[in-house]
Amino acid sequence: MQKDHPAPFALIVEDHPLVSDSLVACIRDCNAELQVDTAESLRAALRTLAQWPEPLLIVTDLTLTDANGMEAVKRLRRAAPKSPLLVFTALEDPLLRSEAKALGATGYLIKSASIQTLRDGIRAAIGEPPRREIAPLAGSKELGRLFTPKQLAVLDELAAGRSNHEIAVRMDVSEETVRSHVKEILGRLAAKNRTEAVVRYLQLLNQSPGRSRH
Amino acid sequence: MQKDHPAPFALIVEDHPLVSDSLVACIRDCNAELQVDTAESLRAALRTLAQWPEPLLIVTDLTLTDANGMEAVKRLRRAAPKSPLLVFTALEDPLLRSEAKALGATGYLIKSASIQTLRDGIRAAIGEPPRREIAPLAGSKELGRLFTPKQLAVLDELAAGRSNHEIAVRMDVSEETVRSHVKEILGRLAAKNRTEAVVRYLQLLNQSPGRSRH
DNA sequence: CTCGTCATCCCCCAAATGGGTGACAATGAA
DNA sequence: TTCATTGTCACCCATTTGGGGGATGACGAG
Repeated sequence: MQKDHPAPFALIVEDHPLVSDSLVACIRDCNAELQVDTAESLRAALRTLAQWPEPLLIVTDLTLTDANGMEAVKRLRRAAPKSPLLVFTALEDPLLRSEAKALGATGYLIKSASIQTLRDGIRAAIGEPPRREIAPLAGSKELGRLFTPKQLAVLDELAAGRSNHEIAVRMDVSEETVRSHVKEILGRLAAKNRTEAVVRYLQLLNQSPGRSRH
Repeated sequence: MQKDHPAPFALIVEDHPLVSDSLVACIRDCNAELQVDTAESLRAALRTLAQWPEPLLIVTDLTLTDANGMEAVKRLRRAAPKSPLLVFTALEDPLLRSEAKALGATGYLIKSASIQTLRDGIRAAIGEPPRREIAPLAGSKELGRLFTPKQLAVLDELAAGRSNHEIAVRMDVSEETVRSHVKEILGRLAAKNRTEAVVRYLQLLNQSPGRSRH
């Protein structure tokens, strides 16, 4: 896995291979040019950083075999001060979130969030405009023109049958925000309720393949 | 309530989409014929099992939004006593392992294990089962067995995005009747609201033989 | 700089929805 | 004849949703 040269790369610190694999795929989806390195422990990660100190992105779990909680954030921040650092954890505690932010984390992603949301978070961290996701949408300029990126994210959540509150938690915004996105979506689709909106959305999706949904 | 399930399938109970997706892939690698259903909560899983009580494999996390620890194992065991039940968790505690085994879990897989190990565990759990013939299951034929005629009518109305009141007028019954049909439909589709029900219904409709429900 | 869009959040309030429980008649199978 | 299913309705109650206002800051195109 050790590559020869300091090509643009991302580093994943995560001791669950299954999760790690998915993250690799997720990051590749966001930027195909990024090489992705994985470390199964903080120690391994620090060793990698000693050699190539400036990845374009670091994603770390909070519960590692050799580091618990913010320990990993602190050490990684020190080892790679300039790299965007994403915390990726199952723990939804807002306190942890703010603590991580205070320690210099670029973002705080929740494992139970939708893959769409994760991708948004990753893109935001590496400075890839979220709009970029319209590119893979090549088939459907329609959707890209009809909706803003956030609205598309909300649409995906709606299509999963989630309530406003669930969506709010997953996207890490207030329920009010979700409500206003939904209102706007209903208007743009000329639907009088979310079910109708989802049906229309799915029809649009099927007219133009290229979007995957969980 | 006892209906025969549409096809050999596996059920994943896991609230992290990323992990869930990986497990789906993992199980597919082990047996391509298995359809894989996912549930994001114990509650959703139980509803699925109420409908299709005998999956060929169940894989469950231990930390779910609506069930912690062995709770999920107990309930799933009771709901599907005959299905192999794998616990898939980040917690390596040997005590938990033996407790799970005592409660009837077939295996205990650790998230930090290699993907190869996970596959082995899954393969062991489903053994090499006497390959049952795979019912091709035309989606619409299945629907006829899953729902009563009235329920199918209501489903079509739901898929049009109509409210209970509108449906009541169109079907010339009271709104209360529509409500009870909808309740029954939600139960049978393991959906927690009409939008989710419609999405599943549309999936069943578009289901071509051999396609997956995931 | 100004204007528009976007995303975020707030309020109020009426309607719709979902869950639980229960009832009653018709039908058909055991 | 029993029993299960289906379809029909009812009531209660909590939560969700949708529609109507509005406010703020950020950001980009003119």
